[in-house]
Amino acid sequence: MNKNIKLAVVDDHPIVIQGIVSLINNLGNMEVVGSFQSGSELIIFLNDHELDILLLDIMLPDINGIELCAQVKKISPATAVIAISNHTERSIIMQILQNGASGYILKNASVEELKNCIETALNGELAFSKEVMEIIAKPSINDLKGRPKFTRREKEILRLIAQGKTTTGIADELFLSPLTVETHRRNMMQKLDVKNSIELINMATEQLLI
Amino acid sequence: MNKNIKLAVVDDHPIVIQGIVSLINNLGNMEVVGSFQSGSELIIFLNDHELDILLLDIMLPDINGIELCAQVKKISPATAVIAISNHTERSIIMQILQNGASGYILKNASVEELKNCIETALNGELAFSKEVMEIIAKPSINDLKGRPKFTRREKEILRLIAQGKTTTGIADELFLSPLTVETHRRNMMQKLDVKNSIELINMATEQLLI
DNA sequence: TTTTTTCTACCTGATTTCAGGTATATTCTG
DNA sequence: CAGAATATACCTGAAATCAGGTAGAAAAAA
Repeated sequence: MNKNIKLAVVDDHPIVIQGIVSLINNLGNMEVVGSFQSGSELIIFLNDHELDILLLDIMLPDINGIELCAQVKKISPATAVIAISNHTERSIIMQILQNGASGYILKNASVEELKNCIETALNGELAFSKEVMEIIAKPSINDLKGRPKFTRREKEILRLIAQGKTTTGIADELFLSPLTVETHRRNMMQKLDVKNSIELINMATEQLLI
Repeated sequence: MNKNIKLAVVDDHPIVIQGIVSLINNLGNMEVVGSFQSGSELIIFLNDHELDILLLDIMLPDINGIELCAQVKKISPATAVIAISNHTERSIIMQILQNGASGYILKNASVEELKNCIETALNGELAFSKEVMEIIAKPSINDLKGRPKFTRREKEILRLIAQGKTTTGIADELFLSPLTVETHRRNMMQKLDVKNSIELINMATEQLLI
């Protein structure tokens, strides 16, 4: 087995970082060369450091981890990215794999699983924790739909809808006609193929496009 | 400072447990005598073990951490419970303190803060991480409302509402009249003093009573 | 066994959302 | 610049939700 494998962690919870660092140190054959609580910190680091493995929490304060993954692979294609997340939605897993990730594990994975995944990823294979494998195994119809995008305005309105505001309330707040707000709402519902606002919020949250 | 302080952790993320354990071991004056991924495991352990400090994630798979805290204090009043959570809602913090917790820290607290809080709690004082102190500092009107409770049936219906199901859909599923479902919905909205379903879901989620 | 809570169901009317459109001005992009 | 995408606004009618009630049966608590 190789020595001096360079690893970094991005997670906004210091305690999690502590856990991973102590875990890696116990392994002996790799070292944690950096740990960050935000995506921007990581990017700065990446520009003048090499990295073999990156453990990446996809729920970060400053940036969507899925996009961050793509950026990382662009800067440093040789780095194997393993996503660490609480999200069990198949679409999210698929998205980040499409963006070049080498693996995906859930936060409730055992320490053993994490170890195994790191090793698997180092071998150039795709690495998943048990639960993730099950999720991947059962394909869903929704994945065929393709992922729609929301415009800036749509997102803005969606956020207000998610707060429980009414159409007229939103219209007042944004100085729009209620009809406009309605149109945006309906366009979003159409994009996600849902039939009411609550489903819209749920689906958008699932797909991290809120 | 005392030696052999007995500490336990409950968190459904093994990696977090790993982090806390390694942290505690570094401190040297206390030991982790147990770590659990669910509330029920903890309760079993508590029945024949002593414990000075319990670090308790309030988001557990099997039980609401707020209620678990009360159970713990009943079984072992001498144990200081420090809640660890992602929830920044003042009402949740207040609830768990009322149930006997000695502290509350957010998961994004630094390792230093966690250390300090453990020590503070050991001294019998209330311990909070920085961010939590800020939250506590600004009292909100809502806290005066008192916390309503939902009946089993109400919760059941609320969960279906939260899935985006329509009143008639829910009625079909539960073999009820749509009017009944409506009544439950409206009763819940009245209890939480909100004016539409989305607010209902948000508020209920915030207060962990879904 | 009373009393209270919970679950059930209904009435009426106002408001909001949903679903099918159309359409124009602006902004972004190739 | 031309075309595409976005943001804006409107029409109509159906469906669902919201808001104010009342009320009886069943279950739980006192």
